[in-house]
Amino acid sequence: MASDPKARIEQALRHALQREAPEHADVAIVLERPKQASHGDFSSNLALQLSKPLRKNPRELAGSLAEALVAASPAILELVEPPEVAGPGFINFRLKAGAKHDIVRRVLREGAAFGRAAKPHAERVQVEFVSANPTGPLHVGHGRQGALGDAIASLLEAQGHEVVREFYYNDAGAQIDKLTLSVQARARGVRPGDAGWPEEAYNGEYIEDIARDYLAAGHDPADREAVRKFAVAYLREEQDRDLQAFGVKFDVYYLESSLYAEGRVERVVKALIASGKTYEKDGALWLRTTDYGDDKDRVVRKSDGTYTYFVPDVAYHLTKWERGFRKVINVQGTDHHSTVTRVRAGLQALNVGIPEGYPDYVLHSLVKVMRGGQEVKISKRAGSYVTVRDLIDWVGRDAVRFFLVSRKADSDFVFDVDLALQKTDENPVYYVQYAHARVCSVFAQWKGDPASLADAELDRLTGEREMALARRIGEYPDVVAEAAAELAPHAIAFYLRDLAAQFHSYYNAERILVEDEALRTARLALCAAVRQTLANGLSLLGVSAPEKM
RNA sequence: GCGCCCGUAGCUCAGCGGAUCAGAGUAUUGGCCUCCGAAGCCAAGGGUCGUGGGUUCGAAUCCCGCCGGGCGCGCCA
Repeated sequence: MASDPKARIEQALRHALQREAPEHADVAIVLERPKQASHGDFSSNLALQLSKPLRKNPRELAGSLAEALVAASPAILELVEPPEVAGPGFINFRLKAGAKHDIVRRVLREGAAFGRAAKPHAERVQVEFVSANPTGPLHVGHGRQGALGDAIASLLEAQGHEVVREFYYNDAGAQIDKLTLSVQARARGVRPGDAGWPEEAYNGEYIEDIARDYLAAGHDPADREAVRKFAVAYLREEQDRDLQAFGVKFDVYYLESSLYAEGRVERVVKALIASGKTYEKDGALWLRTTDYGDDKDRVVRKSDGTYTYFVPDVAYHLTKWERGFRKVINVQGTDHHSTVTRVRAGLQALNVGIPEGYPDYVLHSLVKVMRGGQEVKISKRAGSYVTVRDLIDWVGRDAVRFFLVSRKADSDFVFDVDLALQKTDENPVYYVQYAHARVCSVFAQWKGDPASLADAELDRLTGEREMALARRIGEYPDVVAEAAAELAPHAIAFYLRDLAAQFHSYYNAERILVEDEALRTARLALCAAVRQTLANGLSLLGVSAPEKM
């Protein structure tokens, strides 16, 4: 099996560097994919980086590096044309046509595995996302987390890691008490606004549904514990149904209540006290989180003897470490950003060897929903907010997932419901899916033997568009690797959009099912590679790749 | 007030130290179906990349100030 062209060029550059500037032989060599096709397939700015320390003209340096490269690794010329120096001192590499054809063959050979790295040093990684309180239906913010978290998990799996998707249930604490009181009041016939309606309450319609079902099951409204269990179970089921409709599956549901039941909260408090980083003040117990970068110390135990939320949170993250996850990613809204420093500080104070930056966070800005030119407020407490279920019903699961994941996490996000409702065709997901369906359609008419594609004479592919398509397909594994490293699945969405555009353009310009059999087979092989790459990318995003639309 | 994030075409957003990096979609305008799906293609117009400085051979991209917006600043979770 021929090794990766990129790796071979990098290696050749390294050898050239050892000849030309051995004292800088350890600098990072970065090969870029030029946007401009005329700049070749790979580009290195090595000469520009080294021109200052070496005090040499970057263009001249680039020239001598290019020469040294060919001299040190003559075999590289089987893979690429002689490197060219361009602009201020870039070294450009252009793959030979045969190398691009190899990409098509590789995709057909690897199939669904194309773009997936079989890493020998796989890590155990945990991705925690959604983690909604069981106090109401999932809202669009949870939808964004679901789409993001699931895609990030898939990306990491594609990089060879062993990934666990986890949902943390805050089923203990004040929010649940509030839910219980709300349902109880409703079950007793008290409505929002009536005398006797709790001051702090959930006013959503779903409270009424829960109360009604509770009574219908013959339960006693006075039994607060029974109400609590019923309401939590009810909402957990509803959330599970929504997640299933969204196509997101979790491996682990971790219950906050279990942290108390297993004594983990108590143990964390003791460990914090033992660390010597706590002190008593105003009847409360404080932790010196300022020693770990926090802007103020945090209360551990309130003066009434109960713990702040901070404690179970630290206890929970400690279990992640103890469960063997050395890389942990939490996907949350930016409204949680203050907890980042706090949780990390708490873990540091435990002094059990957890690194400073543990865990990683991907914070996304909240989703703003527009309807009728006005913002719909997203708030559990308001009771009227757009749910994940609403979005799925309106525009379909594929569109919601693709849309929510096609923006970088920290970018503000406006979901225009009216647009999604009226013009579903304009959603970019259809464009990508259509490209896939189009290829399938061509194959449906061809009726040939798919196995014959393996022997296609790919050197018949000489057109500019064909070379560009092959080049783009070849980028896919790098795009996946980078998206995984950056925890940025939106890069996949943009890549797929571009690949689909190139295919549509090709399809309109050239006929696939031509008379010339050899050419036809070669073009079909290229199309099959496009289809496979589209399917692989869509799969990472949790979006289907339909054969017909 | 302090902290974090954001400010790129009418709108929704990519690009976040390098060579056409001023982009995509959408919207607007004009072309393309006797031929593999027109949910498509081709083309045109549209932005001093919030603003003022600084670093650099080079800044949308890095640093500082300012303006505008979001989120967070509880012995709430």
